Amino acid sequence: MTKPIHITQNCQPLTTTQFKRYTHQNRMLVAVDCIIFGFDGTHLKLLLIKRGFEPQKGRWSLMGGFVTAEENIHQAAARILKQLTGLTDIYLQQLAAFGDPHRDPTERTVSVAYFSLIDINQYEEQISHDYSAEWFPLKKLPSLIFDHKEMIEMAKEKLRYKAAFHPVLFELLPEKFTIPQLQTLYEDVYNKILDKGNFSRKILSTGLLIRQKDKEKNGSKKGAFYYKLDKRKYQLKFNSFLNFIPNPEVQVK
Amino acid sequence: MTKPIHITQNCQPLTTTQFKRYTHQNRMLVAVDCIIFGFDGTHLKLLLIKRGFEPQKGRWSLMGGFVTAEENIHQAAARILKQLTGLTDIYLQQLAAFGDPHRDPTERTVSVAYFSLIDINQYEEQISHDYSAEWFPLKKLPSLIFDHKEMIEMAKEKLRYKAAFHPVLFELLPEKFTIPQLQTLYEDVYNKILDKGNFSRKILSTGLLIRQKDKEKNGSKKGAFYYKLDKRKYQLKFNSFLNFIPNPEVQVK
DNA sequence: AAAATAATTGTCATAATGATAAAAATAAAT
DNA sequence: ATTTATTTTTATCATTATGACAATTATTTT
Repeated sequence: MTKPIHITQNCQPLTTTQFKRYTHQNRMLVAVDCIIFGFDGTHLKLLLIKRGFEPQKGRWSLMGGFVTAEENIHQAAARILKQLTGLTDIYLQQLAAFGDPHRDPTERTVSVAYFSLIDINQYEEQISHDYSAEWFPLKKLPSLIFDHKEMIEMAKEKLRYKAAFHPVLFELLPEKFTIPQLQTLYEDVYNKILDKGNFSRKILSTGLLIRQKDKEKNGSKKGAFYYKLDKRKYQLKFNSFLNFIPNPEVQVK
Repeated sequence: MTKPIHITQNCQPLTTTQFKRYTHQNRMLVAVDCIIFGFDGTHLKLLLIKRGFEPQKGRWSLMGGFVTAEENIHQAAARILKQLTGLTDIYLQQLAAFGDPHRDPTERTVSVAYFSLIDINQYEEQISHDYSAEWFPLKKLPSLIFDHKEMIEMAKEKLRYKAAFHPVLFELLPEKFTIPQLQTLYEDVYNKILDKGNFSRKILSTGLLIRQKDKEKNGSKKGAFYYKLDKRKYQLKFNSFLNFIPNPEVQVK
């Protein structure tokens, strides 16, 4: 075992006048990158931008930016997200900090990744056209800069995990939606075909859905009832949602 | 809606000779703080240190340190953890990045919190005495510096969540343990009394435990069989563990 | 030897789940 | 106008998981 290093060794703040800064320490940039999910009715998609500055100018990238002196990290993420989508008050959750010393070859930068779920239609109304942004299906992502691919993989994993225990996927749908539409979303997220009878029973048993009078008539002959989310119950039951994908891993004897 | 700001505005790297650094950006310290859980057979505990330098010298704090230029964040956390406990290869998971602009009044510091689970006995053997470290029961934590209380609350929450779906709590136990000991641990984590018959059935049904020949005889007259964890199955089934705490939240009508 | 204690195993009613089928609504085809 | 095809919605049933609780077992203490 190596001799323990005294934590005080490199940490003394300057003591000349006041405690101002820690000495002998390495300062670095802190950035945020946003993994923005949307659902077009058939497939999950990711909103990417074409990077407008060097290095790696012209390549595809997550939307990101640096954390400024006055804001906290979450605020930075919300700001960046609004810059691109024009949207506020959307689902936005910290994913993880990525800090490989050379992840950005320009300069040491720690990036805190956030993932967000937006209603793709809302976005179309609000979109800023300054970033040559484009939606990519998850299965057809372009080559990405730095460690953005890794961030996305982690975000997909996290979304699957989260959605198995919390009703987050509603964040991706418009205000009115049908049960078959919801099922398609779940099937795409988990890449798994679900039984419609059982899906319907399970989702209705949560009591989260309010049936509307009208039907969606494009998708089928019979037409499917529209539903709205009961916002109050959504809040209350967020942490006690059902297991939609029970034991997704292999069975071991 | 505010006019979108071009991301290029403040991000051009210097272009004089080579791309070297991003201009006009704010650099800051990046630290890690470790939330170290242990279990003494009765209660969950946290390992805290008495801060040895200003500011806030002498107050209780999580073990932490700055991320250096050469290492990534996880490596920094592992290094810090080893400094205090002497242990390597222990359960260590990133929790979240905390980045309030004034969380450390000395200087802007983003801290990435990690939580770790260690076998308290192993620790006793390896401990470094350089930090005046002490175990505190979760319910009797002292006042802590900065936002460390908040980090701990989040870590507790995360541990509960994680342990409901993954067999992580075994990381807190010694190699040989009994089912009643395991139950006590679960009861303390969830602050909830469990039925011993049902607990036993459920934990044995996972197939993760290997019964030993000998018994633990201090706790009771009958004595309880020792068990060991089946490491192979532990790895394989880590993601398909049971729900030990089904629907922990309130029911809403 | 009996009593006390805690571990372990067992029983049973209820709820949740997956597989499958039936019923209902409607557009398109005949 | 009636039948056919399609998709939604509801229903059935066997199997399993769960919680509540009871019985049995092993051991120490009285």
